[in-house]
Amino acid sequence: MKRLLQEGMTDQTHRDRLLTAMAAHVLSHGLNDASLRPLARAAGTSDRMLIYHFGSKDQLIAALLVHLARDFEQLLSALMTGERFASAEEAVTRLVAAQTRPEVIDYVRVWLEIVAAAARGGRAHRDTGAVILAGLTHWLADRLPLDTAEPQAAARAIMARIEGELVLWAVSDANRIAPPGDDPTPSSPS
Amino acid sequence: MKRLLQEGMTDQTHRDRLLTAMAAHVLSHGLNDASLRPLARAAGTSDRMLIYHFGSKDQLIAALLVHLARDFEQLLSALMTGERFASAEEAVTRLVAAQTRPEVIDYVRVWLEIVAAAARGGRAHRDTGAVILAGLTHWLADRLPLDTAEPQAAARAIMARIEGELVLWAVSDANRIAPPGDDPTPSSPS
DNA sequence: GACGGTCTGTAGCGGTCGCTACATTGTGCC
DNA sequence: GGCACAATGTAGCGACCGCTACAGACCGTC
Repeated sequence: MKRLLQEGMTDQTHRDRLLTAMAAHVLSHGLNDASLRPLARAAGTSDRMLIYHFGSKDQLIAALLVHLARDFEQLLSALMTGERFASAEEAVTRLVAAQTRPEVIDYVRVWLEIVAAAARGGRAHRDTGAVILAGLTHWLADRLPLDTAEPQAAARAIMARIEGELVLWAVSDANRIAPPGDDPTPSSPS
Repeated sequence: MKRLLQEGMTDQTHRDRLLTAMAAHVLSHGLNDASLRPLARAAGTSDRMLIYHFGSKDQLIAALLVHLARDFEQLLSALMTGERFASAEEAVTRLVAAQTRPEVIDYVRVWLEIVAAAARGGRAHRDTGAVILAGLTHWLADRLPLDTAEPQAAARAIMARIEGELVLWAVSDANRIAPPGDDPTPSSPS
């Protein structure tokens, strides 16, 4: 198969296949230990080739964040079928419920990692986070009751409540799906 | 200088001094690259001694989280002087304002890292996060208007809104240092 | 002065990190 | 066929990781 290469565009298909495999790895293992060699193993290639395809680890992570963001939005909007919400309360309840479903929860975990990195100043993370948040807010504004005054502002407020519920979920209901290796109780500090 | 050792208590003071120095380092550099050697450098000792005093890195981090939690609560409650809030709205506004102050913001950054780690399943992080959150919620419940029905539930809801606002802050306003001209409050672009 | 604890410095272990050098293979084009 | 170049494998770099071995310094007790 032949390929027209121009101006740094290497191989869209192969690149996407790599990204999909790496995204799966990140979803189950987290962003923090997303090092080149494990990612390469997950994608069936070598760290050498990842650098070849993406230029550097930073660029790889940036591409990975974009990929994850798209998947997350598609997954979430596929879960929320098309009617309007009856109220802000309903939007909060249903969106939190959707995001704590097993097939979405890993994206939320990564999302929280992105948030933390964004707060710490990571440019790529903040950019991706802003895009995701803006997309969700816009999507939500379009589904608020028709009589909503200032739907954008209302949607932003609802998003804040949702994100807050996710934070609370993270530190309290740490119900994990089935991670094989949990800590076998290291000795407790004083 | 000599030191009286009693009751198996090795050296509370020295330990605390180390923790304070390391906490400062974590506050400015983040939890993710809190490796032994940089922490030791920040505390004026060696990685060898950190392991000696804390047993392992995990136990060190756990102790560090407790230390940071205490500092955070003290700092925050010192900022919010003692009257009751007039309304939930005021509580949200004032607590978000307090937590985005320069002297508190680093704690929020670390807090978001703790949240992300807790969501990923980190035991120590989840425990510390739960303690911090419970403490804040209780503190807040005691300052809600006297006619509040179910102050604990109300406080929880307010905490969710606050945490949500912090998440939104992280991906939008955090650390705007100098990127090319964009306005700091993009409430509704387009 | 010898002993047995607490504390500390030096050196190093095996391993992983992001990344690179170099050589080789495959492929399209003339 | 012969060339240019993308794609890939192997090997390795220097730095850092958590942690340990070992030897000593310090100190109260006898």
